[in-house]
Amino acid sequence: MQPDRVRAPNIRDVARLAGVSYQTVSRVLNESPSIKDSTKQRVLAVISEIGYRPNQAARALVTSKSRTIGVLSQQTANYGPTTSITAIEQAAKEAGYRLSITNIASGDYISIKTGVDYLLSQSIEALVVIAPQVRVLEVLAELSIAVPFVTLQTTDLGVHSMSVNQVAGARMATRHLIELGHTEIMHISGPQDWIEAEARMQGFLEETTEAELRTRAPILGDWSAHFGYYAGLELLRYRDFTAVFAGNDQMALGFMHASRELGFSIPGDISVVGFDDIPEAAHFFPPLTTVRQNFSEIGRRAISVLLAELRGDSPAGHDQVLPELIVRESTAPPRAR
Amino acid sequence: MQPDRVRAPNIRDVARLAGVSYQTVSRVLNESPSIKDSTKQRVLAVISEIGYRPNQAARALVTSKSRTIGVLSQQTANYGPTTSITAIEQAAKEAGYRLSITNIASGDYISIKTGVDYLLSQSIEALVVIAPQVRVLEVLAELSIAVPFVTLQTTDLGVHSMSVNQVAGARMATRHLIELGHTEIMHISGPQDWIEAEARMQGFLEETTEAELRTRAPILGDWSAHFGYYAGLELLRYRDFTAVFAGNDQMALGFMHASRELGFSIPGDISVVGFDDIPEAAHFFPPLTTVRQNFSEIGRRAISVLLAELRGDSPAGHDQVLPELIVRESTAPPRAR
DNA sequence: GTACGGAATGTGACCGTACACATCGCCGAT
DNA sequence: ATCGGCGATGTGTACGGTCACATTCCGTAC
Repeated sequence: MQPDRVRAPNIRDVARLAGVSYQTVSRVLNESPSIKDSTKQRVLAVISEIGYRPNQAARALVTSKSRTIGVLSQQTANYGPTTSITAIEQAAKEAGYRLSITNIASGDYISIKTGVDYLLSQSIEALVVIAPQVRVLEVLAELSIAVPFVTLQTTDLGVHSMSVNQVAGARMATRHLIELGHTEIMHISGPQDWIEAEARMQGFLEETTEAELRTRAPILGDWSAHFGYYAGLELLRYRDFTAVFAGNDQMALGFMHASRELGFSIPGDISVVGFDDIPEAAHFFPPLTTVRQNFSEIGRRAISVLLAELRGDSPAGHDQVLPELIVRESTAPPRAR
Repeated sequence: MQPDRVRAPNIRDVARLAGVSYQTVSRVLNESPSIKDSTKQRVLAVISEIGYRPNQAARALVTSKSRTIGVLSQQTANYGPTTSITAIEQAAKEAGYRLSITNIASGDYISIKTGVDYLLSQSIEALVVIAPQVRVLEVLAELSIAVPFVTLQTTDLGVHSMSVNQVAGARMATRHLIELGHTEIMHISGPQDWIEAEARMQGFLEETTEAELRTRAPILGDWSAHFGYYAGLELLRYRDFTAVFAGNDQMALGFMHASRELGFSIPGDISVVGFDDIPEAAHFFPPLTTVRQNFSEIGRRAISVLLAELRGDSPAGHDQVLPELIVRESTAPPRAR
């Protein structure tokens, strides 16, 4: 009954078969310079022959390095976070790190704390927080985490953060509408406790204030196309505005849907600007003017900051990527009345 | 210079502070029944006081259980895989497992093998393959993996697989068009080496053949809205069809964009059906008739199969979820000529 | 008063690797 | 001929847990 549960080959098995000591095998694995080439080849031959794989757990135990970067995210299913995560994974893998991703459903204290605890218990070496929610940052500050971490999609904080300058993006979008001649601009915002939503709203307000336009209270949505649709149906009953700046492309899409249904043309009656530039936005009806964010770039930079810190260099705090206004056909000057 | 690199507390530190042996602490951690309640409370108090976390690497080493499920995926940024992964993560976490996700960029042999090797070297206990590509399955079969695994979005194979019945979905979509009276139906397929694309194409061909319609060669796209758009521009130069069945919602969107640009109305001139029912599809112009797949359900079932297998039960092979046809406004009977 | 048994707790070994520190063999300089 | 020095390789130990087994404690039955 011995050969029942076959143990995976370990480093000593390799050593025995190659006729060397286990330490020599270890040196081959870690690419130590002082190994005779013939020995190295022999060891490598045995390794591939018996299909030996170093046990990561044992390695992690002795080095106390897990070579894992934790990712705490929320709303992972969205285009932005997903794109960033993909880039992060790529960059991490290239540097020999793997990712441990945990996705929190809601932004309440317990969820966040549980998520962070969970990641920390996997002895992650660094942490990336795709923290759209304000509260996540508070919890993070409170937990006083021992590993280097970087937050994405954050405007500022006393730690490393990496983001698209949302305020600037929102200002671009708003200014574009103002320059077209719009004076009554509605803003459909994301949920109030989302940092991005707040920043975009701030950019909108700054720009409208600077242009001395009447300040209108933005309405608070949930990022979904459905919300945009229902908000549109509601708002268009009064239609005391000629342009809409939506907090993201999905809400813009929903809004445009509602407009069509009520017989308003875009951009004839109402101009619409979105945010994100999801790949579909160019094919909406009409193609959507929006603000492009380079989510991949954000992800890559986050990892490069973390890697630098793990190596010992500790570069500057906040880094921002500038978004870009993409003008398409959903915006035009207001119709002369 | 000792207190420089502070070691994380270990199980013996806890034991010392609680005045018990390390084994007692271990029992508390593993919820062994034979622990006096007062002792247990004392140990737990120390644990939370000094912020002790069990070292997963050490635990994994001795139990040779990593409590990790590997996920091999491709094109992670898409709506479908992402949704499934989110559900998988949730289900796995509830069962005390974590995920190790690796994303392969392309479907060539090397990429796949590297990806699998990478996961296997992390001593995963099970593997979920979100394997849209045909070749992935071949590689998988060849590697003769030692851990239980399940493939998603696969039509069949001699192993566990879990999928939406793509063929049935494609037939539903096609039948819907036929029942409306269309006889000239174009299919814009996904890339040929994608299992899903193949299955949808097969469903399309089966249904058209059964209805004794003229067989038209589908055109092969890349799933993107951009492709749908350019394909539309090209196809509409001839316009020898009255309906289009697109392999996914994005391509349908792009196609509709091209139609509008060329002055064709949908569904007046051409009916369009998509596949997936992404959340935005209901707000396209016009709202898109499509086939809804329950990606979350697929993910959950995959995990439940794997967990059953890890427990020792080994249930049946292939499990399928039926998709659902969602009729919206992009389809109508062909215009009488 | 002693023997017995189960509940509660302690002890030793081991998992697979990396690191620090020997050890070995060989060549060239003295 | 001896020795230093260096390249190549081997030996002991630690990492932080779990498991099998041993031990202690205490109440109860005879």
